[in-house]
Amino acid sequence: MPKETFFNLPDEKRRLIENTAITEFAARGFDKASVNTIVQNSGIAKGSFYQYFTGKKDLFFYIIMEVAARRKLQYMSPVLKNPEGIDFFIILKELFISGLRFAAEHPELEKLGMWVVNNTGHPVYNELFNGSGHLSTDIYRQMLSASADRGELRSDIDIDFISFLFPVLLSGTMDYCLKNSCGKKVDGVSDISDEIMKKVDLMIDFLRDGIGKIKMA
Amino acid sequence: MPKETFFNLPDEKRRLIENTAITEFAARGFDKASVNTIVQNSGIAKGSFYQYFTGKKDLFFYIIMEVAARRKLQYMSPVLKNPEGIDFFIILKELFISGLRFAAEHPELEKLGMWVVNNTGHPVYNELFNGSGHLSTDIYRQMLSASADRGELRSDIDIDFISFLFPVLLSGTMDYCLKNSCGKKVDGVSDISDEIMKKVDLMIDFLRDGIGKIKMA
DNA sequence: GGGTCATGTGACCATGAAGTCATATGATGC
DNA sequence: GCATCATATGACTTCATGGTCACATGACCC
Repeated sequence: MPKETFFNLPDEKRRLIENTAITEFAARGFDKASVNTIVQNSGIAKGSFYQYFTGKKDLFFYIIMEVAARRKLQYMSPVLKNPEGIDFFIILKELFISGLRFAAEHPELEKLGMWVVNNTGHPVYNELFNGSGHLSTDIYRQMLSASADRGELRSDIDIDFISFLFPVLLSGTMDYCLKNSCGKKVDGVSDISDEIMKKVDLMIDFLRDGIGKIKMA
Repeated sequence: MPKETFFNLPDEKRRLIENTAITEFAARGFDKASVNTIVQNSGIAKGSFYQYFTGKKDLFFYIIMEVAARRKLQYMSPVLKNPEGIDFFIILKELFISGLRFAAEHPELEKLGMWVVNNTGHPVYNELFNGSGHLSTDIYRQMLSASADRGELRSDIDIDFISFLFPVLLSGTMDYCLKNSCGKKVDGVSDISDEIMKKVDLMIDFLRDGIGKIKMA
């Protein structure tokens, strides 16, 4: 956690530091991110940095846990906050769209998140999610189990295996959409284009016909 | 390319350097891999290293292009070398199994490969595959097109999108299998266990029912 | 004005990186 | 025995890093 001096800073300065840090961490990952660069681009002295944070890791954790999480929460649709009893594929679609919206509006935070999930095994990752293991997989497993209980899924699917595959598939599709720049910004607020909605439906279709009940021909 | 002095080295010494490099690059990636460490663990002097290679990148490229590719080729089943006219899902299964066999027997080379695909955008990646873009996606696109022409697939799938998803799915399943240590070694030669074959079939099923023709109920 | 104390500062330090170079070694030809 | 020349060596340079510290600044109180 940052020291009190950091939170005493005027909002503008604090946010400048946060944003500079996000840019740097997103661009270069934790290891290669340079405190010197952050310090320079924030217009603060090196010494000040260590008045605010105990070190690079301190800042990184703060950015990930506080800033990123806080901003991402705003993108959760209501259906995600109360997912009980709602069709699995609808939840999935919402999950996906909110993810894409977030990625389109905060590409740097998205990149940061990608760094984290791509660096399981990094000492910093283990310290971040101390012992909590694979959090996202657990969520999917629960969702899948509930859905299976409601009879929405084929009876023979391997929940453990499929729940592992889920985040992989989601982030893959996300990549595809971002690389083809399906999300565009209008008036500073990102808009989910028709094109991107088509991709999402496509992917859900792909999934459903894969693990949903067998359909009539 | 390494200099001639390197190829003049006795086989044993040359291989020691190669293996040491593979270990180091696999463990720490390109940037964090240390020439000093490689040099120490190979038992050669720093100066000798620069007699053999023009620099760290030179060695890395050599390892990726020559050593890794050469060793991986041995794992390609015959069906992969002449894939024309063979059922798409059979090819896919072969592709997958050979990948798993390779990963089980050469975990370090596998890790190295993973580093490469996870570091698209790294200067070194772009230099490696200079302008050639996404090679694997292209292969899948061809396979999918051919299969679609043969009528093995649903008519409404988005080939571009699905071919992008393929390597993602494959490597995801690979991860799952490796994390659950489905591949075990017997007498130094790895064996594809029944358990792992079940996972492979599961995944192919998942795919086929997703993008294959609609089945009767 | 003077004292106090949180905050700001950048030269500085230790470390480890990639890469260099003057020198040493040893095999070969004569 | 000696000269030559490819190869081997590790102390060295240069550079960037994360982190420290003695000192400067300035707001506030008496």
